[in-house]
Amino acid sequence: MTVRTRIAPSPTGIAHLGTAYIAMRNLAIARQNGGQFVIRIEDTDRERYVEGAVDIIFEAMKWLGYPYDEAPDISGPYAPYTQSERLPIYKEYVQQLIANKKAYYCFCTKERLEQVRSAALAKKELPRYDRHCRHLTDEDIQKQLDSKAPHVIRLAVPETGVTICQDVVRGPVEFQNSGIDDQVLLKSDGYPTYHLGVVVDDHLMKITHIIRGEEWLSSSPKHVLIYEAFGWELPIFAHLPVIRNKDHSKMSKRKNDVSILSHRDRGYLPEAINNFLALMGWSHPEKKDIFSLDEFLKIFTLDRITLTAPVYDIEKLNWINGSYIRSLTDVELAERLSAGFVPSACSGELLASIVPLVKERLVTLKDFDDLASFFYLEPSAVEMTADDKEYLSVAKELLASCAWSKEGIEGSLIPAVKDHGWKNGPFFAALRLAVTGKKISPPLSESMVILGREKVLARLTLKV
RNA sequence: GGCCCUAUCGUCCAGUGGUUAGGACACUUGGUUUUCAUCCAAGUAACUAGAGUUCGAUUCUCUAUAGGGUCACCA
Repeated sequence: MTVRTRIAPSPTGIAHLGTAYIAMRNLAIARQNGGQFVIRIEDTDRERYVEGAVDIIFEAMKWLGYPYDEAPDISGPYAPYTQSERLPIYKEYVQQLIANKKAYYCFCTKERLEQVRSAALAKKELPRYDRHCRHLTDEDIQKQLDSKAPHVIRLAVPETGVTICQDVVRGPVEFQNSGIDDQVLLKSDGYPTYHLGVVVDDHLMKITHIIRGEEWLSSSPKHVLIYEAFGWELPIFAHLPVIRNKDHSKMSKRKNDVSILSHRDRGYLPEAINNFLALMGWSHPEKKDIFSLDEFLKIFTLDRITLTAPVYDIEKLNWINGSYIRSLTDVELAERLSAGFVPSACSGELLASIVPLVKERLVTLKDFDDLASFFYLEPSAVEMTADDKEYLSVAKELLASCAWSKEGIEGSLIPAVKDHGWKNGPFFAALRLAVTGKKISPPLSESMVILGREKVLARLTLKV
């Protein structure tokens, strides 16, 4: 049997880092087995639907370099891959369940449901549906249907017994059926709930491995029950630990930047994001810290998964990102920077000459402008002390005539500093401040060489 | 609160029925460096608690505790 995995994101506005974390693991399992990796859009909640959100998901997947085999934008043998386009399918299958008494019509109003709920809460019982409509007579049902009464369809959960979810990373997880609610399968608007949609589609799309976040573990018995109600073979389940905020709650946009694309915009490399995500809840068998997505896809295994939920640590991501930036060639780095991180005032030629000076100083691509702006913008005025001015006038004179190279500049300035009985520290600090407008800068001599004699002297003249 | 999951340095991960419990990030210190950064070296820092099994438990079992997830006509 061909291994098929999937991710099933909802178009709610952002492509989530958690989706990438799950996606790369699904991709790996599919690839290793010569199977397919599918993206299915679960857009059955019309109230939360956000225009354009689907494209953002594809854009994020492409930026991260996850090749998918079937999806709404490229179609495939089990199309459509968007749930809102599959409504007749769910209706058809849910009828099958009704015919077999595995599901039933429920005509309860929202108001009645709310009453049942608050009554249960008041008695400190768990709020759940009281199964009021479960034993309606066929006659009653027909009458309600004839009068076009709004209704949902619910799963008839067995009242006794145990449902076991076989999870490959956790082992069997048992749930008492008596604790499971009669879940709504089909909403009154005709859309399926997640539970129906996910099971029907995973079955129809021949998904063999359901690798998803731990937040689904509690609802997995419902899914198992639905599979059993249909008489379908169960897929393999793997519930992975969710990534958390620093305060250990489930990672959320309230407390973290969870958007994949905003990481791109903040100057993170896809390689770094992938490497960082790979290290969440999993470790390289050879204990490597830095490795490519390609390598990950080849060697990822479910048995090395850690069950403890990891914390998103920006410091670690920063280190990984810097490490990838440093591993790029100068030409590659210039290309990456050109994708929106270099102001128009900086020409391609200038960029090429600056890159070697800033490469080992960049944590993110976005740091470039901060570090290099003095190359293409005049630094703002800074206060100079009397000592500084004395240093600068000497420097100016020497720089006017020395050979214009790192060696020429240093060979001229350093002996002069010594001759005056000065120290290198304060002398170069003043020069740096005058030339770059900053106390901290890329290597000064090289920077001046790039800047050109004319500009350097002009900046010194202003200060003296 | 019910149900479910989890428990090794601050963080991410190794690891074992007998180890000086290992690495990385971060942090501290030192070296290189005209600044910063890089690079190099060193250092601080952890097996949640109790009981049981065992000659011996961080490791296996149970309980407690803690953290998390989930309890919708949201996914």
